[in-house]
Amino acid sequence: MEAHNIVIVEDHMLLSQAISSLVNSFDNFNVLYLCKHGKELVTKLKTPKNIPAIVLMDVNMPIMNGIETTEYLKKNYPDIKVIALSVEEEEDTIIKMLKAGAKGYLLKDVEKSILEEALNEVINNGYYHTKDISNLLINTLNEDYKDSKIQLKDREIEFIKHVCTELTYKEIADKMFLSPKTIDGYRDALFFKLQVKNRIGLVIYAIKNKIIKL
Amino acid sequence: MEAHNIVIVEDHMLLSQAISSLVNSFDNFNVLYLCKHGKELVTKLKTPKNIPAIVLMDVNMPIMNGIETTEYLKKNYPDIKVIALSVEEEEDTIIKMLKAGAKGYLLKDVEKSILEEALNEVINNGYYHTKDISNLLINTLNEDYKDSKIQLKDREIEFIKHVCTELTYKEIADKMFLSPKTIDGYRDALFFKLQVKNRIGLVIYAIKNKIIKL
DNA sequence: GAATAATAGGGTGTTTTTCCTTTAAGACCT
DNA sequence: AGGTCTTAAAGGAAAAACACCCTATTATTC
Repeated sequence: MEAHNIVIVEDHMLLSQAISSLVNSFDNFNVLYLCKHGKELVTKLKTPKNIPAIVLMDVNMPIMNGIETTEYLKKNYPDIKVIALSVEEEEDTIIKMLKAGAKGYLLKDVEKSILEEALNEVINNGYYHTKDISNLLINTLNEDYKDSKIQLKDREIEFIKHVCTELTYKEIADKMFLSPKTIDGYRDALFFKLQVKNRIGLVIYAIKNKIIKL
Repeated sequence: MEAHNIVIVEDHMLLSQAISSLVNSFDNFNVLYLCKHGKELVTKLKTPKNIPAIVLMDVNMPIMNGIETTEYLKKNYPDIKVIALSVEEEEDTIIKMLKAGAKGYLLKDVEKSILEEALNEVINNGYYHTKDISNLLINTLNEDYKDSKIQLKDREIEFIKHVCTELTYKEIADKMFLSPKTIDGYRDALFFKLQVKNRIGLVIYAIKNKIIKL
């Protein structure tokens, strides 16, 4: 049995080199090369001998992140299996990665043996998921994902971004070319939708749900 | 020359195992054991043969974090050299770790070769710092650290935490057993200190400066 | 004894929030 | 083509909360 080639895409060099030596210690796997981000991988893949069986992909990277990169691979190199590797435990992120085509999602606190198991499973069965991730996905389905995640309209998002500044509602109205009264309407609708009682509640919601970044 | 013993304290098992195999690949270093957090290390050290030359210490850990653990080592095992290992680039954190007695501070995106260099330097010279960290420290000194970082009093921090909730000022006054008028005072003092215009400004400040966590 | 910090009050204008109503434009249905 | 529904956009009025003045009492500290 010949060794399967692995590529690691991860911006923290220490981690990627460390994982690399870990993977090389497994019997039937071999690290081809390391990339710091998706862009670097895309360039590398242009050379046919650089095409691996599996990519171990970090989700959060500069320049071209894990989700974009995985989507690119799905389109252009459908035979490459992607295993996501992340500290992110947020449902949203995990689901995006899986939708993008990842065959597995490992949290960075998994043990060496699980990594090896995951690599083997992906080669043999095409996918691998820890119980954690499976449970999370089931929960997600149960709570009717699309509905549970409150969907805000474009104009509401624009409004809520202004809410997170020191502008008064009157000033927000000016910026959005609307009457202050209309702004009242947006505000009250959001208070109800998001179950908050005042502007502070909106700000906290916006930050928790990453509508604004700090 | 016999190999120096290393202990790795890091909550993400994949990373710690990976770093472990990296360190073991260096000629004159040997990993004694791994710990998931400071508490585990403290217990381990009670057995004399478990005392290493160097501890590679993550900063952010559950139960007993890198800063606390490093302080403990400085007091009880002053001969153990600590090298901090973190993704955190914040001045504050770095300074706290160095004050606690760390002999080096590596960002997790360093390369394998730098890690080896750091280990050797710490054994031979007693300390190691990358240019990044040195520069950062110099900047810190230049900008007169103590003044630049606005210092909030305990009671102000307590207040600002309440500000980031949906409570009214009247309700905050009740919770803090103060008159609403005193609360006005706290608020206005913070408006001035932090150069903000209203409550939203306080909330944004609190989140940016990690006075509250979300 | 003077300076400082924490606490608190009086008065006032502005902003936010709530409640209730209205108009105009599009979508949908038959 | 006409009737019905929905939604975005607004208005009036009033109460609650917020923000901004300026002053006063204590206790601590120097």
